[in-house]
Parts: sequence; structure tokens; C-alpha cells
Amino acid sequence: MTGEKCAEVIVEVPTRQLDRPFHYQVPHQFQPLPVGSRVIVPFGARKVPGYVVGYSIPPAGVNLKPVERILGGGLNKELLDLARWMSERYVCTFAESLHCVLGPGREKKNVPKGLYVTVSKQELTNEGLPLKQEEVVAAALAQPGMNKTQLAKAAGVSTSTVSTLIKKNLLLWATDSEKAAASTVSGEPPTLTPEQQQITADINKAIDKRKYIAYLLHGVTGSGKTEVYLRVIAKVLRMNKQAIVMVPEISLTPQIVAVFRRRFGNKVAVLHSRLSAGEKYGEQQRISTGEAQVVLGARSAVFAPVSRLGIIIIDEEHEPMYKQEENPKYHTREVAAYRAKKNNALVLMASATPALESYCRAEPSGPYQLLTMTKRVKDLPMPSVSVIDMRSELDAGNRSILSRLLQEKIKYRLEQKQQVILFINRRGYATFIVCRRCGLVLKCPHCDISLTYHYDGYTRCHYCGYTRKAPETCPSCSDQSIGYFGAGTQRVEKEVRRLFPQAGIMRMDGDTTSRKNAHQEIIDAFKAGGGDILVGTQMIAKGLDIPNVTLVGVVNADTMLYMPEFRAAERTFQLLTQVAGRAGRGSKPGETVIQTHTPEHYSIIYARNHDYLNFYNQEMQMRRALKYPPFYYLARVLISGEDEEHVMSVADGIKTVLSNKAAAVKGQEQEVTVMGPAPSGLSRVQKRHRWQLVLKGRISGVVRQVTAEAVDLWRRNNNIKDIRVSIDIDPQFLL
DNA sequence: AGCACGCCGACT
DNA sequence: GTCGGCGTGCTC
Repeated sequence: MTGEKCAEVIVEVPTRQLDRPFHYQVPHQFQPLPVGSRVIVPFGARKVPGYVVGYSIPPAGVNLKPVERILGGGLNKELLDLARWMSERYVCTFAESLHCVLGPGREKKNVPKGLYVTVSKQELTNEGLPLKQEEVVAAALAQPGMNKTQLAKAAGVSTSTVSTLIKKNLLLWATDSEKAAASTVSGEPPTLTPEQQQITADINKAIDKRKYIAYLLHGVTGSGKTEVYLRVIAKVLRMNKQAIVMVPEISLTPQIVAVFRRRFGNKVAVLHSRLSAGEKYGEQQRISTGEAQVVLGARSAVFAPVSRLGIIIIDEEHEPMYKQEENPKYHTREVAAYRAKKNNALVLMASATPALESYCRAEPSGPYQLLTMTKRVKDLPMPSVSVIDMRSELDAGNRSILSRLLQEKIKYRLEQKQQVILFINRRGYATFIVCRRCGLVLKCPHCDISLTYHYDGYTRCHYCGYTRKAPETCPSCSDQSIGYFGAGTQRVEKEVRRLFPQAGIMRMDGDTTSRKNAHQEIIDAFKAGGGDILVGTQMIAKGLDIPNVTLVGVVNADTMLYMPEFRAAERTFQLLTQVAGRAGRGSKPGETVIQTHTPEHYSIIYARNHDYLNFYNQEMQMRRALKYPPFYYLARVLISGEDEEHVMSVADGIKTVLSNKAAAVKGQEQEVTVMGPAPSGLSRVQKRHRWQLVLKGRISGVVRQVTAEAVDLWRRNNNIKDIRVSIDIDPQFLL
């Protein structure tokens, strides 16, 4: 027994102290047990799940226990290495990254089956079905996924009528994903524009070379990026390789899935967070056997177990959704690049408004290749955008949230029986202080970040801790019109009802979409004419393609602009550009109205002009001057606990260790500075006080290493309960 | 993180 | 004399 190699197992217990391999014997009936397998092992007095990560000779003097049993589904070598790399890169435990790569639970379960109509409405009318059967089909269309008895009851017929339809193959008894996979390829692909043709040709040439390359495709809204994806995927499939297509969760709608299924039929697998464990298992199976060659999914699809990776496409690559906010706090772009390099595959990132990080990497000397599409398909003009100065509205005596112009335009659309979308952004903590008279926004004198109002009557900078009492008059013009902003969707809804009592108004925000599928239901209902005006947050900016919407109003562009975040201007520009690109996609021309207190702000001016490049240049100057990404790399250490005194003292303790580690770094280029502690933007979450430290430096690896080593050292010397310390490398938000 | 072992107070 | 409080220490 001694000297024999035993399985190294990482147990799935979320503690740093246990984040190392434990050795286990492998009983004969389980051999060979490949690296990457999921197992259940006895651990202390209990049984825990774990992962086999290797084989080695166990240290002397330990009493080895045998592996208890094997679980279905495991990781291949590539994904195991990826998990190992992720735990380094994002400073999390190996168990956490393994869990993330493999996804939660993979045990096979019974997937519910239901009845689905297999043919289109068109074909049905040609068929000329008997009346009773017609009713069954109508009922099955209205409520897919019922069983025989339910469907018969819904249609008011006997079950034998239903059985007849199943025999005729007009109804299919299948699971939801089987039904989806049964869809067939149809329709002629559209003709490419010269730009699409050029870019497709370039990428196809690169695919032939079978070497890693990362492309950034900057294409204006409506330039037809999806068609480019479809063409290059077709090329990848011809080379007998697989493709992963990532879209932000919110735009993973049935429509986009349908586009891919029409082109690639049952070769498409769809992965997203709403799949049940069983459905997910099924799709993973289809992917790893190679039956599914195109994987379409949200963030976690980047871990799809493809074995012949050809390309990873990241649509709307600037979306913050691509950064996971829990451990491992990975960014999809980086994981995609890692996998593509290992597989000699391509990465194609695309956006109308690329993240600054990405665009600067696509400069001639950078690691990305830039591709550009400047024209919209069918030579459609860029939509017109008007910017309203809300200060002059106030001067003119209009105290409504809606400007006179926007009210007028809404009235006109209502008369024309066209639809309107009103957009009010209120994500997270959005309160800021602005003078309604002169437009001054209170900012931190050290950080150029807007001060946030706290309940105790003080304003604070969440970055450096600067604090001052909230002023009663404007420090600039002494006017008393100083006020807090943060009108939410409900207030807008109320105002719209007051102004347009005859209009049908729908609201879509976090409150109305908490239920499963509510998001899509509201959009479908609105699309079907269930309302004249849709008031909503963020979520309506994406994936909306409603031909009858000819007016989009951004009620207050400033709520996002003056968030206490260094990316506020970038986020505002991206959002306004995306919104503006969405109005009037049908035959009727559309327009956008943006309301703001600071129309002279560059992010608003450049969004109005659809001018990414000038925005990019100006914002880059700002970032350079203020030492922010992409010039500097950040790491955030968040300390949280119920006792604020305790949290603060822990924060001070960690700061000392961090500063010592940072001071030990040699060379000016490698310098790391430690800022804080300051209360985090969300200073109290679920009764826990949150304080943070932010590290900044020119070299990504040095910032990460200083953070990881210092926190690790601190943890070893301090065993403090009730306090959580979490590390975020390259944080998206500093709230 | 769990879960056992362990060493002191109020109960049948 | 036993049940049970939660302090500390280990888990292949």
C-alpha cells in the first residue's frame, strides 16, 4: 500500500484552510478513475463531494480512506487546467473555481416532457385539419408543454383526438430542449453588405490558419454583426470545429435563439441560468459528445465542454454582465482568451461601444485585431437624437420630470397609434446632489467622483473617504434649488399617468420582473399592442426590436452619469448610444430624446453624434490623468461585518499589511498604491457594514500578487470570525 | 465550514 | 449520576 500513487482530491468545502488536495485510495471497481472526475469522499465524520485533480504518493503517516462513489460528469484536462489558472488569476479557492467551471450539480434527473406543435401556422392552414384537431393545435400553441389530459381538457376534446395528432407527427411528445433541437434549418441567408463581406473574409482567412487570434469588431448599431457571426460559425463548422457564442443574459431571448436554430438547426445547444439541472446536463452531454457544435449562452457558457474549440464570440462585449460578481470573480473576455489560446482558436468580441479596455488593446501595437463596420444595413440612416437641457425647462417653469418637447412628441405618437419607450435608469444606489439652477454636481475634490448623500446629513466620497456636511445652498451660485436626484420608474409612471390619462402604460423594472419569464411576457405583451407607453429600467435597453416603437425617451441621463464610479461616463455613453440605436428599427423612422441637466457633458454630446472615437479619446485622457483603467489596474479588498468598529479595525490591519507588501515592490513601473479604507458605496448590505481598500498599479500581475499575498498573510495571522474579507481583481464597480 | 470531542452547570 | 451548553481542533 505504501509508495503507491493515490488520488488527490479537492473537497468542496468553501474554506481556505481546506483548499489543498487530500489523498484517497481508489477501490478496484472504480479504476481507472480519470483526473477531473467528480467523487464523493469520506471527510472527517461526513461525506463531501470533491474533484480528482491528480495522482501522487501520499505523505507518510496518514490513514488513507477510500473514495466512496463516483458522480456523473467530470472535467476534461483543459477545463481542469482552466480552473487551476482561474483560482490564481482571481484569487479564489480551487474548489470555488472547479465548482464554477463544472457548474452546479450534474446528476441526471427526469426532465418533464410535454406536447409541442411541430409545424408552422402556414403549413397548418394548408393541411386543412378537422375542426376538433384544429382546436387542439390552437390550445397547444397557446400553452406549449402540456400533457395529453391537460391538452385534451384545454381544447375540450377527448384524449384520442390528441393521440391522432401525435400519430400524424403534428404534435411532438418531448422535453423542451428536444423539441427545440428538432427545429429545422430554413430560409436563405441574406446578402452581405460590402463591409460584412470584407470582415467575414478576413476572419475566415484567420480560421484557416488554426492559430489563436483575438478580434475586436467595432460595428455601429444596426450594422449586422449577427450575420457576420453566423457566417464565420458556418466556416468553423466546415472545419469540423465547434463555436461558442456568448450574449448578455438579458438579450438571450427566444428570438436570438431562433435566429441560430434557423441557421444551424439541431447543431445548436443553449445554456443559460434558467435551465434545470437535468436540462443543463442534457445540453452538456450534447456538447461534449460533439453532437452540438454551436453553443449559445450567457456568461457561464464560456465553460462549455467543447472538445474541438474553433471560435468564441462575445456579443456586446462591453456589458458588465460578463464579469462575475461572486467567486471566482472572472471576466469572460479573459477566460475566452485563455481557452482560445490553448486550443489555437479565435476570439471575436463585438460591440457598437467597446469597453475602453478592449478598444485600447485593439490599437495597432495591441494584442487585439481591430475590425470596423461603419454603415448600417440597407443604408439606414443613424436615428436622430435630441438632447433637452432640463435647466431651461426649470427656467421656463416646467417642474415636471418630462420636458415639454418629450411630452409633445409622446402626444404625437399616441395620436399616430405608435408606441413609446421611456427609459429611467436607477440601478443600485443612484442618489446624487445637483443644483437645479446652475447644473453643478457636488464632487469629491480628490477623486473627481460625485459625492453621495447619506442619511445622516453628510456627503461622502466612496473612494477616498472624504466627508463634508451636505450644503443647503449651492456652493457655486448660492441658489436654494439644490436637490437630490434619483427619480425611479414608479415616479415616472405616476407622472406619465397624470399627463396622459388615456394611454395604456406598462412598467418594467426589477419589481415587475421578479417572476420567472416575466421579462419576456411584458415585452411580448407590449409588442402585441398591450400598451402605448412602456416605462422601464436598463433591461428594456437590450434586445428590444419592436417595429412600432418610434420614440425612445431617456428621462434622466444624469442618474448614471453622476454615479460614484470612474466608469460612469463610459456607461452613460454606452447606454445612450445603444438606446439611440434601437429606436425605429422598422419601416417608420425613429427618434430618441435625451433629457439631462448637463447637455454639455462629452458623453452626451458624443452619444448624440454617434461618435465613439471622439468619446474614446476624451475618456482615455481622463483615465490617464486620474490613473484609472485601462492605464492602471485595480484590485479591491472588501471587508464586511455586522460590527462597524470591528470592520474598521480589520480594514486598518489589512491596510498595514498591504502597504508593507506594496512598499517591498521594487521599480517605479511596478509601483502599487493602496487607497482607503473608505466605506464602500453600498455601505451597509443586509446588516453588514462594508469598508474597502483599493489597490492601483501599472502592472496587472504585481497588483494581483501584492493583494493576494498580503491578504493571505493577514488571514494566517488573524483568525477573526464574523468578518468577511473578499478580493476582487479588476473590479467593474467600486460600490 | 461542519462535526466531534471535551469539560463544566441544572435536571430526572 | 446524566443531558447539554458551545470553546477548540481536525478533516487524506
